[in-house]
Amino acid sequence: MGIKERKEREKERRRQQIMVAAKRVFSTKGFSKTTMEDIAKEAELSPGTLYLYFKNKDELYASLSLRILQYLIIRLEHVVNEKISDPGKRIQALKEAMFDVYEFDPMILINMFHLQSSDTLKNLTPKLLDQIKELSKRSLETMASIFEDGIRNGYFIDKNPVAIADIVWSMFSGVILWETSKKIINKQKDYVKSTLETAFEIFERGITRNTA
Amino acid sequence: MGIKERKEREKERRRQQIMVAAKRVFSTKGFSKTTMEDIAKEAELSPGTLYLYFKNKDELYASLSLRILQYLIIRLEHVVNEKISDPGKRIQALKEAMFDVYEFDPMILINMFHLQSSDTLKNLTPKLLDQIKELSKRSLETMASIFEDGIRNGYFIDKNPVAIADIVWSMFSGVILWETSKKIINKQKDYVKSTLETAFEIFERGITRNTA
Amino acid sequence: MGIKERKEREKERRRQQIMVAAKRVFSTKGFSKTTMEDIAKEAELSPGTLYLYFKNKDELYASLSLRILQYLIIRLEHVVNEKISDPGKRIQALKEAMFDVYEFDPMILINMFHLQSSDTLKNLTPKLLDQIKELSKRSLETMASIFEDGIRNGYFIDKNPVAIADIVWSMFSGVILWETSKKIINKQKDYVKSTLETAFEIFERGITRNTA
Amino acid sequence: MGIKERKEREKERRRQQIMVAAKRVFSTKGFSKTTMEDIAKEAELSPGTLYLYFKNKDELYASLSLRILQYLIIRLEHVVNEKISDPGKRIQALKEAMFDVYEFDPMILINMFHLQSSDTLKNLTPKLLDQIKELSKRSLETMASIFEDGIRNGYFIDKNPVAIADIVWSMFSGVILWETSKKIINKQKDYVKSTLETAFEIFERGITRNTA
DNA sequence: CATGAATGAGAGTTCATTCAT
DNA sequence: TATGAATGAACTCTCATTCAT
Repeated sequence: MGIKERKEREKERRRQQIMVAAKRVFSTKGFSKTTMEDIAKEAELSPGTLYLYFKNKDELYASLSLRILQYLIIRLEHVVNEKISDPGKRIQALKEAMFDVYEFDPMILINMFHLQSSDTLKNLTPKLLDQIKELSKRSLETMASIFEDGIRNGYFIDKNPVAIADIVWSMFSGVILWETSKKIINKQKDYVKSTLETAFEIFERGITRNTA
Repeated sequence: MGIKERKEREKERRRQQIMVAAKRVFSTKGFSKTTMEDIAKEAELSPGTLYLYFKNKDELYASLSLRILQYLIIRLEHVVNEKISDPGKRIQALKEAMFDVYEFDPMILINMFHLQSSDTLKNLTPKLLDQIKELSKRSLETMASIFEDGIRNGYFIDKNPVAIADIVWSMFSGVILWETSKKIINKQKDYVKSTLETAFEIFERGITRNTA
Repeated sequence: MGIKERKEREKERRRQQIMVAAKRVFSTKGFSKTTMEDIAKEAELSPGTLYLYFKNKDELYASLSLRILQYLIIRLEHVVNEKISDPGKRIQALKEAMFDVYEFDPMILINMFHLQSSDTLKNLTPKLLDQIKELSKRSLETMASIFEDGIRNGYFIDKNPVAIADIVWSMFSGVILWETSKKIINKQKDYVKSTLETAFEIFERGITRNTA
Repeated sequence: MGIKERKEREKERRRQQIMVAAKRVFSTKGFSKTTMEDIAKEAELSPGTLYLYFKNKDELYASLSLRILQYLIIRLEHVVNEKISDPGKRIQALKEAMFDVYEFDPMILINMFHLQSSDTLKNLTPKLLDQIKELSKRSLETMASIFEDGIRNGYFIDKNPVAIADIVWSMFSGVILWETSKKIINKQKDYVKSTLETAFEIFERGITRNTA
């Protein structure tokens, strides 16, 4: 019993070690230019070993998204559980949570956005794909629950809360991708934070009922 | 002379022929899994011929974006030139223009969004990169000019019009990427149109001054 | 009659035009890195036209050797015909002739040396190969005749004159290849001339009988 | 440890195995017509494996030269160390050493001569290029030291010993290239040995002071 | 005779993945 | 479990050559 558990824990630790290494390399070189050997070197393991823990490169790549999605959920649930009564403040808290997620690991988050609607998705183990779907769903539902409250209170306009959550998520990913893109192309300053700020402000005004 | 012009036209037609083929294949197989030979076969040409018209795979890929950006600009400038006085109606027109662009060629638009902030950008001919930058800039500026008017009239809230344009663009790309992603993952219905609809509605509310 | 001749002449002029262009490009980029298109551009012709005058790239390349061999023969025969009686002076004249040939076009001469014993030779038209053989033979024989005289006079040691000619030729090509090589590798000064000078001096001493 | 050493040895053996195969194929087909796949097949390995041991085709090719240069140095140093007092006999020993090197592997030696002053040199790893330069330098210096002795003793004429060494090397390579060339073109007998014999004889006479 | 667009075979090289140790 | 050498399919891209005009 104890032995089995320890093995389990060690296996999990090894997985983490590889993911940390992968994250570093993917962040530096981008997905397609990263080789399994790069990752193996970074993890101080041999290429073959990676395959003991991950089915293939895509799977390893996608696994990274899981972690950030998990972190997102934690932060979102925290916002929900804080039980802030003022819906405006809740939106603020939501914004902060999302920005934290971005700052937690910008590259991985961007990679995850790229993962969306790319061929990579089709090569994943059903199991992994399910996990991603499940986590995405929970994130969106958690977000939606915030809006649901506000709608029920008559504070927000009456729209499908899931649709609103989709829009927030879209806006969030859109701003990050676009601002990062501009930063790279034009070698300009990083406007992610300020643009997100404005975007959320407009969004909040947009869903808040006019209290005559 | 007639001869020169005809050659010119034929050359352009060939380019188009290749781009059409490329579009089809990229859409089906995704960028990284598409080989130049695939495209050549689709275009009923030999692989070598592609290189007479496009420097390399990346360049061919990116060229597809140019066309849609050009179409976007045409539509946006049309909105500006229509001289609609009601800012709310202008936002509606903007929304319709963007949705038209999406419908013009969804896959290519999505590919273009993917192009943003990917390594591919770094491999392009400076010339092509400049073209893309230039077209992007013009699109955004055109959009911004719409908001500028509304702000000057006191109809929209006082935010940097370029930042607002960035947000609209982000929202647009974010919604399309995310809804497409959901569609693929969950094999569900296509909500792009309805989500864009709601997003624009919220956005409009968000930037419109409360007229007490 | 006149027409035919003019055509002939024009054809020959075109050949020369191509060879001049080819020489320039081969000299700059080296044989394997030179493309037929490079040469066509330099000659202000289209690639296809080159094939009207030369069977293929190898053939064009080898043709260049013909010209320099012809020039060599002219110079050598001149030395023979000058009827210098002093064999020592004839060796000096020989040396000068060869150095002139080197200076006439170093790159082409070097390329010709490379041509020797390489695969290129095997791809040539029998006709061209015969021409090269013939010219080489004549060069060597001309050289040999110089030594023959000296041997007959008892001025030179009694060795097969053809063998001596082979040695002079080998020494000549060896020095040029090796000094050029050193120049490239070590980016050092050009010692071709001074080394040839010394080599000929030693050679002359070596074949001259000790006149007790 | 034993294991590490064995691995080391096996790795070296693999390198040798590849070089032997490469030598065979290069000799048969010539450098440019030899493909990496040819070599891989000859070595009974896969193409990819070659790249584990050699950076690229040029590098593999050039590596072959290293071995023969090393052999040359060994033979030359042996001549120097024999401490033969008679300079004439030393020249004989030198000649024999060089002829041995030729016989050790004629094709590779010829390839090495071709390598000199060809574009291939420019594509090599700096490291490999340095090795070649270093070995060449040592060979020439060792040769030069033989002449230096003779000059100091007043036995040889007073010329820069390094220049003399260059001339010997040039003569050696020149004779081999030229005789091989003649052999191929005219399908005649192999005169390398006898021509080298005569060349050295003339050379010896040429640098030896007349002892009145 | 001249063109130059098109060809298409084939090259060198990479790298995710496997498997004997 | 971990290794890392070996694999070999697959890739992009080049270029000598052809041929319809």
